[in-house]
Amino acid sequence: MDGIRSIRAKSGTNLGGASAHNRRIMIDALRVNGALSRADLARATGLTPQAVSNIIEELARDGLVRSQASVRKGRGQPATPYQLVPEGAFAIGLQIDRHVTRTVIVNLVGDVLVQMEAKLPPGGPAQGVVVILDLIRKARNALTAQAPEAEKRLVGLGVAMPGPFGINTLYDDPWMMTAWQNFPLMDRIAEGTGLEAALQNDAAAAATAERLLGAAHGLDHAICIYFGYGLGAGLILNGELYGGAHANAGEIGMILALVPGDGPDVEPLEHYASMAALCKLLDFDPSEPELFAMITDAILRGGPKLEQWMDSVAERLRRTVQILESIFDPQTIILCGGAPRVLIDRLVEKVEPLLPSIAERSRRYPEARLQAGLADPWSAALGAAAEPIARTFDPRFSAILKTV
Amino acid sequence: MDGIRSIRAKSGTNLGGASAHNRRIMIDALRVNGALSRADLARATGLTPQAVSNIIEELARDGLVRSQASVRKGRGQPATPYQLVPEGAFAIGLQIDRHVTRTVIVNLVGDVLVQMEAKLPPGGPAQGVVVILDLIRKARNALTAQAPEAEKRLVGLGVAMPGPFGINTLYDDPWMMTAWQNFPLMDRIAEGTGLEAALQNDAAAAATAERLLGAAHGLDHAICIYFGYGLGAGLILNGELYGGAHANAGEIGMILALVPGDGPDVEPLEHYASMAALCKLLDFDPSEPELFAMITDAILRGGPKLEQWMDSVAERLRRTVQILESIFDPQTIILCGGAPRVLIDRLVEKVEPLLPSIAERSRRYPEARLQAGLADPWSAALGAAAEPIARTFDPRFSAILKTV
DNA sequence: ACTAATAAGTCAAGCGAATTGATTTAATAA
DNA sequence: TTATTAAATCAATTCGCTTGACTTATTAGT
Repeated sequence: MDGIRSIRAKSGTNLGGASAHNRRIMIDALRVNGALSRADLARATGLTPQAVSNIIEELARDGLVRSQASVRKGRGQPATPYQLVPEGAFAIGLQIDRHVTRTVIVNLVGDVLVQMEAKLPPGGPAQGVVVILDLIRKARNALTAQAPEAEKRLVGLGVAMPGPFGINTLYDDPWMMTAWQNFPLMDRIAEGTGLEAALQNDAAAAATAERLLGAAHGLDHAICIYFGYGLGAGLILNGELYGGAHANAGEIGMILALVPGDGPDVEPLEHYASMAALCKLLDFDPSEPELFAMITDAILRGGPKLEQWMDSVAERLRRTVQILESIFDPQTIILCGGAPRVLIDRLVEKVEPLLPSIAERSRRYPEARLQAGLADPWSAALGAAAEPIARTFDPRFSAILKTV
Repeated sequence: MDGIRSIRAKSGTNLGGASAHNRRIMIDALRVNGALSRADLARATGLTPQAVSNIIEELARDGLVRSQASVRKGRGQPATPYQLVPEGAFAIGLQIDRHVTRTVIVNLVGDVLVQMEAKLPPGGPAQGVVVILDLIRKARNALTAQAPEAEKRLVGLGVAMPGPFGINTLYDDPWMMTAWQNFPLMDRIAEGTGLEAALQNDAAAAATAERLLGAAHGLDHAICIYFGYGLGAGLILNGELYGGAHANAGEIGMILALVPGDGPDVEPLEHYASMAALCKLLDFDPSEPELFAMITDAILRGGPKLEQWMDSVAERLRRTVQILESIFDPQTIILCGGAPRVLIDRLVEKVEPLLPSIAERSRRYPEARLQAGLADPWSAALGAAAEPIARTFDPRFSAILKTV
C-alpha cells in the first residue's frame, strides 16, 4: 500500500481524445436528429464548419455516414444532409433470463436482423454457456447469410442479466441466479466469440433500448421501469445510463415500500409487481414458451382475480412513481419490459391518476409523467445489443474517459 | 419552429478544451490526494510527464499550486510534491433560509475566512435582497481587511435556497418560499455584487460541501440526506452533483413514503422528519436566534416526547435509506444538515440497525452504509461557497461542456 | 434579366498543447 | 566506485482544430 500508492484522479486528454470525442458527437447528433448537413452539425456542436467537414469526410470513408440528395431551403447554396448508414455497424445482444436465453443482432440504427432463442438447461451456467455460445454461433451464421459483409463490422456483444450483481443472496431467493453470477460468464463468452463483451442488468439494457429507439429517444433524464420476470429500473441521467457504485443502481425490485394496509413484514416490491408474481397468481409455469400469449389471453378475458392483482400492482407502482419523480426529477418515467403489451398498457392506465409530486408543473415537456415503452420478450436483448453500439459511438465513452 | 430548427447535440471540443480539462484534472487530483509530485500526477492522469510539467508550471505561475520540500523515497531523484495554494482562490457562499440569511467566504481548500448572518425581514424578497446585498458587502470588507489581495481572486458566488424550484405551490405550504422563487433574485445578486452567481437547493449545496471537505471527500457515489428546516438529498453520482431535469432532483422531503401504521393520507416526508417538524413539536419559534442551542439542550435533557419523535423519524429515515440504497447503489449515505450535531448523531444511531438492502455486501468500502456528515447551521452556506470553486476548477465543467 | 445578398462548403496556412525520444540530475543498491 | 532507478527537462515533431480568404449555388430585389 506504499510502493503503489493508490492515487485517485481522472484521466487527462489530448488531441486524439478530443478528436474521438468529436467523432462520437457527430454520430450521436445524427442518431438523435436524423439527417443533418455539415453546416447544421457545425452550429449544433460549436465546431467550425471546416472541422465538421473533415470529420464527416472521415466517417463517410469509414462507411458510417452517407450523403442524401441536397435540399434547397431558401437563399444560399443548398445543403447536403448526411445520415447514418444502417449497415455501418452491427452488434449482438444477449439476454440470459431464468429459463431462456435470447439473442438479437441489430445494425447501427437499431433494426433487428437476426432474432433467436433457446431454452436454458436446468444444469446451471456450466451447461448454459454451451447453449449460449451455440446460439450466438447460429445467429452469426444467419447474419452472414443475409449480409456477408456484416461480420466484419460487428462492434461487440452486450449481455443482459437480472441483477443485483455481487450480492451474496440477500434474501434466500431462487430468482437471483446466484450460480450464474459466480461463474466466469463474461470471460467465457468473450473467449468463445472473440468479441468485446459487456454485462448489465436487464433493466439497464431496456433503458438503453428506450433511449436509442424507444420512448426515451433524445431525452437526457428518464427513468425506465422494467417490468419483466423481476422488477428493476434503468436510469438515464444527463443522457447517460447510471450504474451506481457496483452496477446495481435501479434495483427498485428490492425496495421495501409500503402501500396503505401493509405491515412491517412487507416484502420486496418485485414480490408483488412482476411477471413472476403474476405467474404464481395464475399458476402458470414461467418456463412455458407460450407464456406471453397465455398472459395476454388471461388479461383480455379479465376476471376479478386478475383485475384485483393489477389494481394492487398499480397502487404500488403509483407510489413508486411518486418516489422516483421526487428523487430524480426526470423528464418522464417509462413503463416498459419483458411483458405483454396489454399488461404494460393496462398498468399505465391503472396507475393514473398519479400522486401529486414535483413533476406536476404547469409547463411540462410534451412527455407525459408516465408513459408506456417497448414491451415484448425481446426488449432486454435489444437493449443489450444497443449497449456495444452506444459504447462504440456515444460521446459519453469519450475523451474524458480514455486517452487514445 | 422551422427557421431555427432545434437540433439536439452535445458540444464538440478542441485543443483549448482538452487543455482546460487537464488543468482541472490536476487541481482535482491535488484536492483529493493532497500533495503530489509531477511524476505522480503523470501516472495518475495518464498524461506524459512533460505535459504535466508544463501544466503545473502554468498553475504555479497563476498562484494556484506551490511546491513543497522534495522528498526522498528510495532510489532515484527525489520528488518535489506540489500542493494547492489555499489563498489561490476565494468564493462567497450565501444561504437564504426562511428566517435568516448566512454568508461565508472560503478559500481554495475550504477554510472559512468570513462568516456573517442577518435576520431576513418579513417583507419578502424585495426587502430581503437589500439585506442580502448589504451582508455580502460587509463580508467582503471583512475579507479585504484580513487578506488585502483576496478580493481580486474571488471566483464567484453560490446561493443555496430551499427547493423545489419552478413548482407552482404543490401543497399549500408556507415552507416553499414561493415569493422568493418568482423574484429575479439571481440577477439582482449578480448585478449587485459584480460576481458570477449560481443557484442550487440547500441539499445540493450541503452535498458539495461534503464532497469537498466532508465525509464524501473523494467519493464518486454518495447520497447526502440534508436534515435542515426542510428535508432534501444531494446526489453525488459519478463524482458529480446530479440536478435532474429542473434542478429539483433529491427532493426526498416530498416523497409520500409510508411506515407501518400509516394510512393513505400520509403526508410528505419532511412534515415528519425536519427541523420544522421538531419546532412544531417543541413549540419553538424557528426564527429564534438561539434555536440550535435550545434544541441541543432539549435533546440532552431528553424526555419521552422527544425520544418518541426521534424514534419515529429514525423509522422513516431507515426506510428512506433502504429506498435510496436500492435505487442508487451508492458507496455510502451521509446524514448531514443545518441541524445540531447531537440531533444528527442521535438519529444516525437510532436508524441502526438498517434494513436489508443491496448495500449489504460482504466486502464493503471502508465507508459505513450510513454515517454522519457536517452538521451545523453554516453547512448550506459552506456548500454554496464550494460551488463556484467546483465550477471553476472541477473537471466536470470541462472540455466536453464548453469549447474554449 | 441582372445584381445583391445569403448560405454551404472548401482551400491553405498557422496554431498550440500533447507526444516522442534523448538528456540531465539526484538519489540508492551493489 | 559503479550500476540502477526515478524525477524532471529539452528540443523536435505531430496532428486536429481554427482562421481567413475563396468558391459555389441558390433566392430576393430591382
